[in-house]
Amino acid sequence: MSTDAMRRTQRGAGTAHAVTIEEVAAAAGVSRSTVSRVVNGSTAVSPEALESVTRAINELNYVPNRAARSLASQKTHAIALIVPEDTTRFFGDPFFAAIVSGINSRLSRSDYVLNLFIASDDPGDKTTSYVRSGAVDGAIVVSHHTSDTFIDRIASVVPVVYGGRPVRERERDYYVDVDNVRGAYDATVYLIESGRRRIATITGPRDMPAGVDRLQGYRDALAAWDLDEIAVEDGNFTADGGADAMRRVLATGAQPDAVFVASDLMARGVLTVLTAEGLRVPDDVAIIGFDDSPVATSVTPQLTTMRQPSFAQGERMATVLLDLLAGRHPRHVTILETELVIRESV
Amino acid sequence: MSTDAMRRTQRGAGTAHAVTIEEVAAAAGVSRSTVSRVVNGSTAVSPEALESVTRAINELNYVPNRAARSLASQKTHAIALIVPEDTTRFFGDPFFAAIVSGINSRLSRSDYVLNLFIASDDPGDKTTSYVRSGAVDGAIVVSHHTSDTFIDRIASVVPVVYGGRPVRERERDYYVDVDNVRGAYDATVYLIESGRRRIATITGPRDMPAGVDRLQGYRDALAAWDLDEIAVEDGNFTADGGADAMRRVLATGAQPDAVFVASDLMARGVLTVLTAEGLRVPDDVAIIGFDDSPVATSVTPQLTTMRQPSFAQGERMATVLLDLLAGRHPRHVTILETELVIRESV
DNA sequence: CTGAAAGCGCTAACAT
DNA sequence: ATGTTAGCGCTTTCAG
Repeated sequence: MSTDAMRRTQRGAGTAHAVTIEEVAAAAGVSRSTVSRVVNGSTAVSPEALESVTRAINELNYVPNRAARSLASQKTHAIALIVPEDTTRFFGDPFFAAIVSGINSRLSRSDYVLNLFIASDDPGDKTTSYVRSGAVDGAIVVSHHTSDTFIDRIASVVPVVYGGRPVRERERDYYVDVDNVRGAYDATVYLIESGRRRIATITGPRDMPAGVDRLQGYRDALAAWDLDEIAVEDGNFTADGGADAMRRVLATGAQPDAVFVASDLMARGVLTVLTAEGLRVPDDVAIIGFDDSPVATSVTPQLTTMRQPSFAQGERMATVLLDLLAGRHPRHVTILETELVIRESV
Repeated sequence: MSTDAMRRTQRGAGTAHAVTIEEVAAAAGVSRSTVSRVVNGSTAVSPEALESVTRAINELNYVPNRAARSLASQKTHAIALIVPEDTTRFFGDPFFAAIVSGINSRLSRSDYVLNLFIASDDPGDKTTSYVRSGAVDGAIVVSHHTSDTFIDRIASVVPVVYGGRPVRERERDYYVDVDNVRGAYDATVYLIESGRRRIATITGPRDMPAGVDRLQGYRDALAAWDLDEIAVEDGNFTADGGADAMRRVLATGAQPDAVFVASDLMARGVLTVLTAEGLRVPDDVAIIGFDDSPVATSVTPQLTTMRQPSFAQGERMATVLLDLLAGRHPRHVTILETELVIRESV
């Protein structure tokens, strides 16, 4: 280690003067340009230069300044994950955990970093101005509601990839979705084939495509078998909302023998209510969920559910965005398949 | 809206040329400096200038470029939250949700943004170089383990506030902790006063101060009452870990009549095991948890637990860091009190 | 293969 | 109160 580097190391917290490219250049006996080439992996550098620059970088502990770099190059190597929900919702639903893991997994093989915005706790609309200030190269938006108009102002500035069909789908939109209609259809059919005829559903919010599409699948299945809708209630994609919705269903006197619940989290709430009412699952009422998130196996009886590949969806969204940023031309729409997971609740 | 602004609005996604301070200055008929003053809220601007600049900004939809701004000012107005855990752990424990909410709550009243790093899924050590590249003005570190040495390299570059006593505490460290020793002591005493004498404990990881301190409190209480340690097992602060630990306790033949579990999440696992073994809670074995997180009320019986103010801890950490960044001199150490919450498990 | 030079968009003295 | 002037640290032509 050079004396320079040693002196630097000895300084106190937060005081360290950051090493600049200029100092590295001086130490290596080359110009700024050459250092820059090395840092950015250009091939047009002689082995000797590469060697001395690399050594200087290590000795001085050089890390390029991000602000300077993105000002000059007009790229930030950062992408935003925008979740228009509040913190409670975000942390309460394992779906988001899987999405974030998937995105991280893809990003860790790139030189991009992820900036997370839980945007509903955001009074001043910091998220929008952050993105519009050029702080990220692109954005991923999940859990998009009809009312989330700020997304449009983001999409006019950087490329956006949506998780799930956007609320107002346009030709040029990029998104990665699960085949919700099909999944809900199959789930409902499974209930029917198990002999149930009085099938209710607890839906997600109707201002979200996932809520709408899963309801559609349920309806298609009932129609195909010529069955009536016993009850349809919105459970808001939360456990408590699911419980409330189930209470409403019961209050109507509908007496379902099965319920298709559009998320596992809501199904947990449903289960609680049913059990409290003395109804046995699946004997009296069968339940099928949607997600196959960890909650599916954390309840008793364990949930039969329609698995959606959320981790893969996260990975795929990241891949599409990275392709876009690299100037490639990914497909606009990717639809992932769901899969029935049979456990104990049907 | 000016024709300029209209033209801009009509451009396609990701194509929009960003408005610069120069264009705003031209439109407002003033110099860059004046626009900068207005943007930064300087008082030294005439009412007329303020008015015309403000209008120009709105018309052109100007948002200052973050990279340029931080390059010039040497501040980023961003802080990092660094969590040396993996994604599963991060999303699985409601403690983090509360911490993040608290931080966000404080930050939303400032002009800082939060960058979250779930640092254990980070092979290339991007977190460290991100911070060292000058991307943030300061950092908050929670869930610090003995092995997390990369934190030192971060703390040498920006001010750091720790959530919980740092693993190797130094005079100059700033941190916000809960009185874990006291909380654990009181919890254990509550068990003793309820008539239990064979008290086991499920601990957090011993490489984390919270794990160590809560064990200490348990031991202090037993010592004060001259009671023996029936069993001490590490539950790793997870539900599954807690379950495994409880199985180990039972396997020793210890036959506890109570167990102090160092987190609610672990207590859930403990409860599952006890119930599966046909042991009644609290009749056969009493359980007291730690946290008072949402899981405490989501299990049956609901957990008696030692509440720790995690949201407040998050807020406080943010406040301390903001004070530091503003050049103020906050206290180095803040200790928050815990509170016994009596429910059904003791 | 390498260096010189011109910015990227903004802030912050310094003048006026 | 406002404008002028230097940079902030880096990338990127452009020459050579």
